[in-house]
Amino acid sequence: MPDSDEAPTDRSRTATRILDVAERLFQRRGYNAVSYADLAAELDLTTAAIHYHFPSKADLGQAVVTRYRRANAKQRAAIRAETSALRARLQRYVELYAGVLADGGMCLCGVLAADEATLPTPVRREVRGFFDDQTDWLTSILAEDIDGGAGLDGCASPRQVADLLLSTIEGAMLTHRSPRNELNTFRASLRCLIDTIAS
Amino acid sequence: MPDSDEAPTDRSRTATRILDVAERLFQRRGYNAVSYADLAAELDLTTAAIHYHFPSKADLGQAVVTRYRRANAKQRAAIRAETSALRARLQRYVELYAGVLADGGMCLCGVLAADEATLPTPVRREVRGFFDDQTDWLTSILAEDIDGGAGLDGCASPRQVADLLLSTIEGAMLTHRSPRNELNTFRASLRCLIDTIAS
DNA sequence: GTCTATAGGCAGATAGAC
DNA sequence: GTCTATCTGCCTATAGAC
Repeated sequence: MPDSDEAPTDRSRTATRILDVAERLFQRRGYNAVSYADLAAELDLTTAAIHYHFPSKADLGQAVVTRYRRANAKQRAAIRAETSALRARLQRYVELYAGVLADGGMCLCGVLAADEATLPTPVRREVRGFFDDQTDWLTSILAEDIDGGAGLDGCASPRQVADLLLSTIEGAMLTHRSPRNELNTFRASLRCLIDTIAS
Repeated sequence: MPDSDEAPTDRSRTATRILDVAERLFQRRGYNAVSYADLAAELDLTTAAIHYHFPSKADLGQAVVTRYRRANAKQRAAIRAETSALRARLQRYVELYAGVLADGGMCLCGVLAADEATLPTPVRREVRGFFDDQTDWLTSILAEDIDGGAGLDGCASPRQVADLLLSTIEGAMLTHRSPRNELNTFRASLRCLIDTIAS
């Protein structure tokens, strides 16, 4: 399944700018604490202009997450293409998230998952889809490896190790955000786990 | 430091009921998606009555988290008193969170951490304090054990293992909530980790 | 302690001019 | 495509009667 041209989504310059700012704010404040007025202020537009591009907040939310999911898929494909050792792949994968954290953000789908109960249905579906993407990909990466997850006694399957990895990454981002710079603690936790999985 | 009577906080019957409902709703919707009107409806009160007990939402939020933190401290103390093996302690600790998840909720401080940027300062401080409580306690539990964390090659210190555990628990709750019942996946991820830490 | 009533602000959203 | 103007509804919070 080619990930590229399934849905063209050729966006206008303004629509793209809106998505950029919305993504950034969602990552920092969650879904409910971001308003059209916030976006308008940062973009030097009026709220009506944003409503023209994204009629409802649900439309905007869905567009942001869908684009995020697609960009993430490309990054994962690049990792798979450019590395072959499990350890190297996992390290580069973790750096995807470390980059977001270094920027003062949190995984978009991680924050949105916390707001799950209040999310419009299409947005919630995309968030769930993102998590499924991650566990599927990690599972196949682990299964490709000859002695995948050999270091974790209690885990029977690659999928269980994948679940564990994703949970730890999301949780480490959640608990290690900004005030003091805890980026190093985030990296240390994940290094610890990866060293055990791929030693 | 006795955890009991530092601050009396003898609450009226109504104040306690308000805290109960607020805690429950915060755990399901996050801080910003819970309103005085929501609470009033569930409690069969008016919003004015809630404002009498907790003048501002920041007051309410802080009271909820402070109480949560205190209850959690008691539970941890009980675990320490009633078990001695590292493995048994960690298992009971994880079950604290599994109980919340089984109830359809998420760790109160986990959800609130996602809203961190929009939290009133006193609430944010309590949330951070909760996480510090957990890593401090886990660190001491691990350090007490003779060969603590021996199964994790990459982790030099008990504190690093503690960070890893807390991250995994919070992340596993975040990514394994309700729609399908993923309580078993939550438990599997943590069992996997504990088996490696305390084998 | 709880109520009614209400203030003042901000939310998401729409109509219609340009 | 972007604007001004506006609607409706909900938010936190307060005043004052009971």
